[in-house]
Amino acid sequence: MASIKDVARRSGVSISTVSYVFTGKRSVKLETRIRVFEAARELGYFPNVGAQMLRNGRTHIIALSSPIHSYTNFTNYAAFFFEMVRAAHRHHFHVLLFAGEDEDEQFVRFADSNLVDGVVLLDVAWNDERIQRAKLASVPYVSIGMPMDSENLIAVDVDFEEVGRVAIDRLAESGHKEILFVGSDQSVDSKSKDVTESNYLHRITASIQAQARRRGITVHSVLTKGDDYSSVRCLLADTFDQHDEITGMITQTSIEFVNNAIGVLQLIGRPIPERTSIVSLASYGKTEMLPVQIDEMPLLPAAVCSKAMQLLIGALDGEAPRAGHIELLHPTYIDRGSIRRV
Amino acid sequence: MASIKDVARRSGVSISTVSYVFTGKRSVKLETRIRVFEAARELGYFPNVGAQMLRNGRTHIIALSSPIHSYTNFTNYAAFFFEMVRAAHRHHFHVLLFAGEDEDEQFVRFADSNLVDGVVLLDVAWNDERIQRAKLASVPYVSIGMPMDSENLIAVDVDFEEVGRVAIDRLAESGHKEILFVGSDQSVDSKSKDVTESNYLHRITASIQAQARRRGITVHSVLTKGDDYSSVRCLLADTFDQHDEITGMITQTSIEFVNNAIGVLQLIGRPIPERTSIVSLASYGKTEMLPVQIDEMPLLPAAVCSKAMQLLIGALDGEAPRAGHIELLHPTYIDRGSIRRV
DNA sequence: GTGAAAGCGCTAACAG
DNA sequence: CTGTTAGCGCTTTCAC
Repeated sequence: MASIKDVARRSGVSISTVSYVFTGKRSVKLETRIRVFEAARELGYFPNVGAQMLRNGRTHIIALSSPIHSYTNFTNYAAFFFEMVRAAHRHHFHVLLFAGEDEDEQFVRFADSNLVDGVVLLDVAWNDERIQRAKLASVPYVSIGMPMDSENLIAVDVDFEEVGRVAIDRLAESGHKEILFVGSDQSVDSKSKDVTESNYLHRITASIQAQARRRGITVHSVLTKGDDYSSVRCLLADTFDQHDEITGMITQTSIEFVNNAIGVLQLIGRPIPERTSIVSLASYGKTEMLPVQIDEMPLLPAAVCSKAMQLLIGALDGEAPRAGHIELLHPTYIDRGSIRRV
Repeated sequence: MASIKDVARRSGVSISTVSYVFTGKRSVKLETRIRVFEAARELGYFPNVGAQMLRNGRTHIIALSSPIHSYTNFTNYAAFFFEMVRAAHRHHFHVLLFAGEDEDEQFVRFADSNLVDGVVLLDVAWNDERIQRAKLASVPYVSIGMPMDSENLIAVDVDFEEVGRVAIDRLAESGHKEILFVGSDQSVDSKSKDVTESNYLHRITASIQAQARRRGITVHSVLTKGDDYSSVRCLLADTFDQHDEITGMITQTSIEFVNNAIGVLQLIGRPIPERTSIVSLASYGKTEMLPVQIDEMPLLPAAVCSKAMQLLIGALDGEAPRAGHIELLHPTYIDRGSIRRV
């Protein structure tokens, strides 16, 4: 494995010059620079990251902490992985993946060993154990998702309070009075006895209820365990049977649920959008490929991850305050005409 | 950040002793050992990985190269991520994630920079560009999936030839003569002009055809683009309309497809398993939660990743030959009674 | 059972 | 515009 010394010798310059050629932190005569690059190429030289880490005290690696819950939606998760990697690469950072049930113990081992410059917490639950550690850690943490105890924390997320509010407003403005809210059931993590809801369902639900009360609207809430056709049929058939008065629907579910709901509602004589108005919240996936165009307020993994990375870099550079920064992203409402005046 | 020096000073021993206490490569008096650990704990000391890398020439990090194709199934993908992380952690390795479309260029930058001790290639296509690089690289590569050019390569995968063979055999032995094969459409990657099929569909298809010919069975092949209810209904209704003689079905699709197929077949008067026999290949997901129990030959992400890690470690330790090792894992047939005698 | 010291590859301060 | 050199934190050989 060729080292900087070899390159220096071969190109007839000193090692510091080679270093400066590669870091670009000092101007080097073009001719020399070319000779150095040439030599490096010939020798197959790459700077040794270990040495750089040691010297610079920076690894340019972030940890992505991704616990698996019973309700974890892998599709959404993968989207965040990919977007996080993209965001990190844009800033020349690498991503170390920590995932799974045993995630916790692994975590302890590395978090302070200077392997990573910072940590991004994915899928932060309403009361997440990791938050305690975040506050004691020697490297900056950024939480994606807002936990209950968000004091003194760097966190990014879509503003789900606003999501709920806007969803209700849209339906209310079109005259809907009786609304069905369907959330995916993820109330209890199999492992812990605590209620560790994924934070955004919690926040959306609360904000929907509050806004509905404010506008004098009735919200019927149900949770769904399965997103397959027959589960959806049972759920919706039952609900609309008991509550014929429902005209609008808000879903916070997988895209499969929505897809099946389209079919079921058609079947029970309440087609979207003619007889049922609908908006899908916190969705991710190829929504535009559904047989019926559906309004949505999507998850924004790209925006969230990008912002998370920004905040992390800021904390590393000491530009931003190292803690206590909560950034709520403005949600997007995509109007596809699935809400009709009633 | 406390260093080994600080620990040495505080515990009144030399730095080499501290080092030996942590590596365990030399016996140290119990009393001393305790003093060292105590001091380390008090100072919050963790060995600096950068320095260890520099010194040992090993980073204990592997790269996981995960390109995104148009047909990428995120659920399956995430499963491999998680299993790979688990397998790596078992061997005290970390996992650096490389994912996305721009994956390639990123890849070049790091692959030889001593950041990783080895590379695992995920979702290797039938003719995958990454294979060339694998052969020239200075660190060992392990391919998950078999590319066309598998010469001189370390690769692990389920034996999909056997999967196809067994599926046909099972149906044949129950007297089925006319079989429908449904594959997920992933024939062409949107980005490249080449046909870059995910390798296993290619291999399953070929082996099914061959075995069917051998046993005098007719296989009708179709590809599916959508796995949602209406797509599935169209596809199956059409197919069974034209080929009333079909009694058996082999799917290599998402679990959603299978779920919808159960409903559709019921609807068109060909319920599983009474009138239609079925086996699902290369599946991953909560198959046992389907409304009808379905035979399957699942993907084995845990086994595959575990074996990949083993081979990688072998290559690193120079125990195994550094190249040319192809390991095909024996598939499992899970019999749930969805194949009936005809 | 323990310590002293060389050196891994790199960066950057200092010197020219 | 370029070179010399100290030192980052660790492991390991050699010496006791």
